[in-house]
Amino acid sequence: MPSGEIPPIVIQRLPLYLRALSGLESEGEITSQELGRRVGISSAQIRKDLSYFGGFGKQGAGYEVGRLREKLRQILKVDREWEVVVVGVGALGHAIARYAGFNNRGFRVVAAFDKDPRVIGERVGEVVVQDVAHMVNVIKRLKAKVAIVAVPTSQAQEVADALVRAGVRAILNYAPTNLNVPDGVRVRHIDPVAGLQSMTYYLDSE
Amino acid sequence: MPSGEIPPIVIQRLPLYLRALSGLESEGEITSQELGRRVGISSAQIRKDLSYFGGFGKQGAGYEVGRLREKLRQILKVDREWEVVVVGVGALGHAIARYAGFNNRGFRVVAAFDKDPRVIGERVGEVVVQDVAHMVNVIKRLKAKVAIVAVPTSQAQEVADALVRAGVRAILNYAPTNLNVPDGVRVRHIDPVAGLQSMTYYLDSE
DNA sequence: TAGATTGTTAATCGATTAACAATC
DNA sequence: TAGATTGTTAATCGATTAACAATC
Repeated sequence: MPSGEIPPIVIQRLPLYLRALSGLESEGEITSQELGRRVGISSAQIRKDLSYFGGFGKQGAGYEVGRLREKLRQILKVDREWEVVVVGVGALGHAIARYAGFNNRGFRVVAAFDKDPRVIGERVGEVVVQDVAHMVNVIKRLKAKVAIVAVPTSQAQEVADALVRAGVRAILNYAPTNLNVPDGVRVRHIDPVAGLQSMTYYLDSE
Repeated sequence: MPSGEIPPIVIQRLPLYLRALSGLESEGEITSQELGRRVGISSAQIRKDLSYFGGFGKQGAGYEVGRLREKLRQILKVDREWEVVVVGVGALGHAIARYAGFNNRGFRVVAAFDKDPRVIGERVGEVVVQDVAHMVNVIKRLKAKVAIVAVPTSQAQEVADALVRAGVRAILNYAPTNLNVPDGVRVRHIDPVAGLQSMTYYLDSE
């Protein structure tokens, strides 16, 4: 299985393929055309993307659903469970920590941190909120590599710095701001308002 | 001001520029290089993106922060307040309906819908949750063009169909599934797990 | 004027699509 | 075998970057 030379944009599409396959029966086959229709991507694109990892289709038939799903899980390394920590347990952090959608997709929330004494000690989902002052040590002990940031914008960068110091290598950032991190650490941004703003551009002005 | 022929990827970057400018004093100037540093994009890219809409920089000096911010708000049509409806008021929908981050960025939640009788009637943020059975009529009356979908995957497509019938033209979808909509309707997806999965690819196995 | 940065063109780079031989 | 779809190459398309004349 290759790595490194795969275009990042291909890697970002694989979760969409996996997501579409997860809603299907494991038995039977699916063609690149049908999968493309389901994810809104051309069949040529899908065949090309998958071919980076070797051929797991059958000419004339398509791809075995169960087999392709397992392959994608292996490639994305979600054939295991990654321990995730959540930083910031306001309304949004609450929803994240309790979000059932992580299960079965490779992730489990194992710790949550906040600095507000009114939240510390509270049980949220499977975990009890801890003082952010202990965050770096706790994460080091857990050896968690994945974190979700849901603190106010003003604190996002310092939280990110602390996470990096603690050994975190993948950050999902809900704060509407860019984060500077060293090489080897990855960041993805979730900004619903940016998504909305890129759509209003196309709307008629009333 | 042109439109139509602007690459969609340019439109998707404008909110990031606007976001970065919003954290700055209105007075004074910013160079494409400094703005690029803040959003993590090359200065050439920023100058090229902005030039699609005419030159609002000053050679030798940079861009006036306040002026550029206003221009971007006009281009993205967020120099007004769009009325947004939220469909699905579970844990996630709750957080969305109460999210303060919409204010000042062009959006205001004006209605929320759910089918669960235990949630209908409950006050969330500024609104009272209504029965989804009334959704299409209420949206038509409000003339809302923007909606946020936070229902379970199994109901996402039928909710989207109803939103389109009600006249909604921009959908922000939190359900981890693709949505099929007719031309003229736009969809953006928020899938935190897909974001996480595209990062674990790069992590060492254990 | 001298210095600096924009706006824009041309060159480069990368991603998508089309097409078809290979093959199940 | 006949029919269908993959895997892959080449062509096309689009996006980013480099470079510099224009100009504040």
